[in-house]
Amino acid sequence: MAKDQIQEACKNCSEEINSFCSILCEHPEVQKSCITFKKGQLLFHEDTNPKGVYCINSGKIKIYKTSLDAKEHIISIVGTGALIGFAPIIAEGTHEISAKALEECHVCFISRKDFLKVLQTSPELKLKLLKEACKRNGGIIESLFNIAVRPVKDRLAVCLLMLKEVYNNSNTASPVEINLTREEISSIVGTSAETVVRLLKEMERDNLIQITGRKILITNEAKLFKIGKIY
Amino acid sequence: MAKDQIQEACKNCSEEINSFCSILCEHPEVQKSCITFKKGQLLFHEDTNPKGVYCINSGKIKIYKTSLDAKEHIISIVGTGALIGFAPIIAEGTHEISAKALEECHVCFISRKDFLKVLQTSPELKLKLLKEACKRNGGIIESLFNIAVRPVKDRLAVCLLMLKEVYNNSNTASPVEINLTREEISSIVGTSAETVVRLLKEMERDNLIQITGRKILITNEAKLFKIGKIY
DNA sequence: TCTAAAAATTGATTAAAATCAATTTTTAGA
DNA sequence: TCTAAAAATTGATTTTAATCAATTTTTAGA
Repeated sequence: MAKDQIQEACKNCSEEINSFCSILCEHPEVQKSCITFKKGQLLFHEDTNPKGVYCINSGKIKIYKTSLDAKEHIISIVGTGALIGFAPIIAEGTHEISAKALEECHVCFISRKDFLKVLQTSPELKLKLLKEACKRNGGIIESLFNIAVRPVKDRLAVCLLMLKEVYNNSNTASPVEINLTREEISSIVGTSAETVVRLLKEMERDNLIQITGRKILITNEAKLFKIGKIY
Repeated sequence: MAKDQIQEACKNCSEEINSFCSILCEHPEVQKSCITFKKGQLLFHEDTNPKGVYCINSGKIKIYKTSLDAKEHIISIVGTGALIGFAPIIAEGTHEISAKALEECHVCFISRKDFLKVLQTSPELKLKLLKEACKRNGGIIESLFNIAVRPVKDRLAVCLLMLKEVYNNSNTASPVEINLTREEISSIVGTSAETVVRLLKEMERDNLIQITGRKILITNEAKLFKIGKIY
């Protein structure tokens, strides 16, 4: 970890009681580091040994996997409150996925050693992680199923709704605009950027969304739900 | 649970120490049931409330998901030693997946209530489940990635190798023959049965496998590994 | 504000794999 | 063993979506 990335302290990272961050950071034996990742910076790369866990305090991070021929698939996009990097520590393996900042991110880093110390002593953390892991499992299975049996358009609808949720938790009342590149959206959906462009245009024609440059605004959520067959 | 499914007791279900089954079944407060599922019988169906967990003592079970239009995707095939059904109990939701016996299966059923009782009191179980959940996560992410970015033939190679592993743990020294229908294989790979037939034939021509009726015998594992790009 | 670079868009073409429609083979029970 | 039903196989056709190749627009910095 480069020295200049480490900050004095993150002010309100433990505000939310019972969050991953507060459980970990408020533990007497934990020596955390507050790190700022700039847009495009890598938190960790797949197939490497896990150095520790990361609590996301602000910003969005993409969780993805790449193939040797540089094809990328985005598994999820996570934001404030998420804890990432723990699975390979617990499973005693290497990182299954890579994590990269999509925008400037403030993160608490807790070393593997400290994390395991808390894990041993805290039934609360164990249970919370177990619940988190089980929920994630369900989510990934859903994605796997969708990509295996459903057409691109349905998956794009699901993707847009997911993105709306992810970018929603800001406290502004303004409508959520999706501002990822077509390439990134295609890596979530599992298709090509050109196909995303064509389908988005079709959706705009059907008044499901509104496109302004790169930005996408959802205007008919109900219909998107129907296409995505989300109940 | 139909009465006639419940057996006297399963003799050696807790033989393997520290297995899920022994941790759960040997707990003083647990009242387990030993159940035999016939080939084709359902253990539980997606979207239903979880009644309890199932330790597989013998036989193979397919874990899958279906769409409204009856398209099926097999997530995994599990056998002896596996514990299934716990995720929705912990995540406090409904079953994300369905589970069906591929052959006659002997299973210990532990009710949700009993399972939660053990979970509260056993840090050992909590940690073991957490590890299991994290490992599964990695596996599903791998599948998701493969289906998102890799061609059918590569995925079929991965599938055959997976099946070899799954059907391997019998104690016989005889070579492992894969004996699923083409339809089932296609539901694992995420393709059509016809495509599976054509690719299997191609693999036979290239001396990777040997086909006898429905049965597939792997004859060149190394080459399959190469196609599947498994390290 | 200006500008090079990145991204989006569009149309044409190709490729991969699905679907359809028989036909043959295999399998699981009776 | 025999036999109906299920599954596998095969070839032809279609569909979906990828890829390719420009061109236009937008964006992120200088």
